[in-house]
Amino acid sequence: MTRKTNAVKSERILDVAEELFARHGYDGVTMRQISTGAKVDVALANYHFGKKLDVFYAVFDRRAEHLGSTRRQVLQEQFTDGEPQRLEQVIEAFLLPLKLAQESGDPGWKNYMALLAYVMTSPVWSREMMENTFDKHVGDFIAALRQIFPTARDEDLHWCYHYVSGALALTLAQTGRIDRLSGGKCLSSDFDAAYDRMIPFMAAGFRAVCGEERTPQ
Amino acid sequence: MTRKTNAVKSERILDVAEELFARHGYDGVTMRQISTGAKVDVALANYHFGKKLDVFYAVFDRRAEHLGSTRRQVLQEQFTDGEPQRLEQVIEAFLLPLKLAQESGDPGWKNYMALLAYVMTSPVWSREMMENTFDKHVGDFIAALRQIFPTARDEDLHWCYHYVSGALALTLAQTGRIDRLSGGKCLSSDFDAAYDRMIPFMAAGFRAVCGEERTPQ
DNA sequence: CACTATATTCAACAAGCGTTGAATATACAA
DNA sequence: TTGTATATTCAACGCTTGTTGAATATAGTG
Repeated sequence: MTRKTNAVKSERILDVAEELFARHGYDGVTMRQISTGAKVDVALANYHFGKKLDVFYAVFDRRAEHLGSTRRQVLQEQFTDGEPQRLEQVIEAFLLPLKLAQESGDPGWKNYMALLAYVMTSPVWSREMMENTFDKHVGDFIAALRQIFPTARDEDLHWCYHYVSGALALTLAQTGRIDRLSGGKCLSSDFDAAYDRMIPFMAAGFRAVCGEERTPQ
Repeated sequence: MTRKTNAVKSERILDVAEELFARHGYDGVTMRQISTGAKVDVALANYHFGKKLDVFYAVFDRRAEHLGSTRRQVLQEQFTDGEPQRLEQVIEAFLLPLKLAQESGDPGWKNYMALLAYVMTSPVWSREMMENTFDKHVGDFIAALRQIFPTARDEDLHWCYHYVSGALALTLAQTGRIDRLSGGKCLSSDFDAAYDRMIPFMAAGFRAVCGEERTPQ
């Protein structure tokens, strides 16, 4: 029971922090906003996680591991036969874990993805937080692309990945801008629409830039 | 002379604020950091621009107008004959003002572009600051794309623009991540490399998603 | 029950925050 | 020169920030 109550309150703190950090950034959130939202005393977050920065890390790490392991799993399943798949499949494998998390029913994932976008696009946090977490999986992804485009230059491959990454980040951020620009015909919250179109779009982009494609036998 | 001294100090405040806001976001910067960096008293920024939020607006507006007018100009030049151009030309026209500003020699533009990326990817600022400035030009851009893809669905057009916008935002942010991932073969600071590849990449993406292309006569 | 470890709240601290009114410096006009 | 408007600094205000040590509550163990 003690662990249960503990878990409830400390996770509630992380939930609230996740939502606030995703929307307002690290400096735009106070410990008191977090504790008020979680309906606990302001000192409790410090007790459980340490300093404010550690709360931020705890929020980031909580779901990063899950996302990383499913991403690893999906990539592994794709390449069990040791042969590269079609380009579309590789891109889909890269996006799938995010889509699955989105469909999991846990509304916290939506906030986490906005947080991820915030970290990815920040010059300060990108270095500090991506380096030891998501950057590893990117290496696998690039390696898979390299099998598909054996003659491509490294620069082309990385810049193309950069475009995928940027488009993805803006999608995850859910700024609501596309809702406005499209007059409501597109919705930031509609991850399916964004993902489904991304695959053919990015695949065509890669083919236009990265040269000859090795077709799977 | 009085106007000159005035201009020097108040613009120095904006320069420093621009750099700091771009890197740390609105809440990550204090008035004292700005005034210290600009080597003026902390009260001077308030005197010239008002409250902290007004300093932020002043920084954003200072270069927004210039960027908007050149973007309008480039688009106008492209369509003087009333006929749509090739897809690549439209995309290039969209990116050109940023490339030109980058090449202008004013190092402040580099900071401004990171600030733009920060605003674009923030759920809070995107609405407040893009709506009355850059969103207008996007309408022109979409209209040009519409001429090229007469049968495309609005949703496809807007999602494709969304991908361009995201890739662009991550480029402008200059997070340094691609430097790391590529082992130094790509540089965040190398806008030319990013822009040049973006044009064929995005053009191919549009063609893959937006259906039949109307060829210019 | 008593004992202990954990969880939570309470109260308060020093430091930093944005902002302001008054004082001073500077530049220009007459 | 004197007068005046602008520019800049000075000093301080009330408020909020993150953090902490002590006090209290809660739960598990014997």
